[in-house]
Amino acid sequence: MAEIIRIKDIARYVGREVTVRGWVYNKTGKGRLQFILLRDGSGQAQCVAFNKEMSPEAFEIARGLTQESSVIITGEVRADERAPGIPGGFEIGIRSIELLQVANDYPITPKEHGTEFLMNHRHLWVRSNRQWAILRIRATIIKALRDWLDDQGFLLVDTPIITPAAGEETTTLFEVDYFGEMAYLAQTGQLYNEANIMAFGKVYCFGPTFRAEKSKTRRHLIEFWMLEPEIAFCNLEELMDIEEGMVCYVVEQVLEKHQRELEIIERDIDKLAAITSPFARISYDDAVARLHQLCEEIDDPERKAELAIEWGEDFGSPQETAIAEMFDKPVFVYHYPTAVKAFYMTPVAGRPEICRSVDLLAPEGYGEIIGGSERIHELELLEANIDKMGLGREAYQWYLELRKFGTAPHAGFGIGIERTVAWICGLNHLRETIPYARLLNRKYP
RNA sequence: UCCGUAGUAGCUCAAUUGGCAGAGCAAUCGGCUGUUAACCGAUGGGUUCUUGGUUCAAGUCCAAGCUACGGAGCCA
Repeated sequence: MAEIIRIKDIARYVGREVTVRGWVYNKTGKGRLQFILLRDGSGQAQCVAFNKEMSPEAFEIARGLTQESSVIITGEVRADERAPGIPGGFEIGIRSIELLQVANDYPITPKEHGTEFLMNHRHLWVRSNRQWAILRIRATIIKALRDWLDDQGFLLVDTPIITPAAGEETTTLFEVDYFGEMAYLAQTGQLYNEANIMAFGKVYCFGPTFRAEKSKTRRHLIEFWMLEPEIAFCNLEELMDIEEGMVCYVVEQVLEKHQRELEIIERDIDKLAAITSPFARISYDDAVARLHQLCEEIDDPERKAELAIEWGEDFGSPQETAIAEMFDKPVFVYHYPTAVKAFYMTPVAGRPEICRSVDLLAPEGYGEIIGGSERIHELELLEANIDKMGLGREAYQWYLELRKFGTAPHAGFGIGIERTVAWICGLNHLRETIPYARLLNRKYP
């Protein structure tokens, strides 16, 4: 009985008989010679069926295979430059073949398809090379984020998904019937993180978040994954150091572990290799000034109108992209106007119209991937802000209590996983960064 | 929600001024000992998004609707 192997390890088995189990990714026939490209989840290997090396029955099975048919193949591994695959350069000379199922009319062919068709067949699309590569990189990004934080002394502390009240009350919430009472799906774990740092010092939560916002762009999902670190006794500058170190580590890990995947999705590696410390740090004031200057240099009136901004306004998508394009690495923009940010962000001493907030904008037009801030730790100020926003103190009772029992300055941020994946993979839409995207008009499959 | 574009074979698309519904790929059958989106030959395949209207005649023109895509707002 031959050893069952995974195709990613095929190089170690040259000259030996092995068994691989998987699905037919592609097949080309040359009469008495059949080339079957088999994928097993770990990689792809060309399996060659030659009628003189196997029984007539086995050869007929090989000849009748269709795309995505499932098989168990046994044969000898040999090195051959001509063999395609992942890793490629190795093939299996089929000795015997066990057919599990002939797949009929598999809808996704090796040719091009439209977005709607592919999204309707997402449960099959994930088998395709490109999606396989992206989702593997996604997994590494998540692991790298967590590894880095764990190594820096952060503790993973999970926060609830069903919550009694709004996190930020800025966007629309999904409502849940909680035994006759109204509850909501979480938009952020941040408020709970703020409680948890008082127990553990440095924490992060990682999970899905939900926004019932009717936004329909390449940068939005209804359900997306966010990783949110929170740190006690941390200021904005230290926060930026953490974000920068973390992002650099993630990019480094992807470059180290996924050369082949990046090749499959045709990502420009040089642009990723350039992502090293330090990142530029500019203030909102500075960013607005840069936009004003850019506007003056532009002749096209339409473009000019798109980029126009008054101090105090939040950046729209075009402005954000324009600022990011001024740099070839991610750029921090800090000290946003207090009015456009959340109620818990600390005002700047002496300039209460701006707050101790910072966004990290990814290069190449990918926009904001991280948003963070110093949190207000004074009870009176926080109460005043909650009243001003009309949020109602009752729902925030426990959150306010954190400012009564040993309050301390602290800061934190949230990194959007899908946006990070889109940037690192160079994708133009978030729908490919998550296995099953939830979009405004899509919850199937 | 607003603005723009599109909807024709399983998929990707074509169809001139309103005049017989087409191609490539996929599928099926046959051929081929080194294919890389193989190639060669043959075969089958249509509610032209829906409803209504104009016309001798509508894929094409008109009206309404549905769906998708792109962008904006909002945000990670």
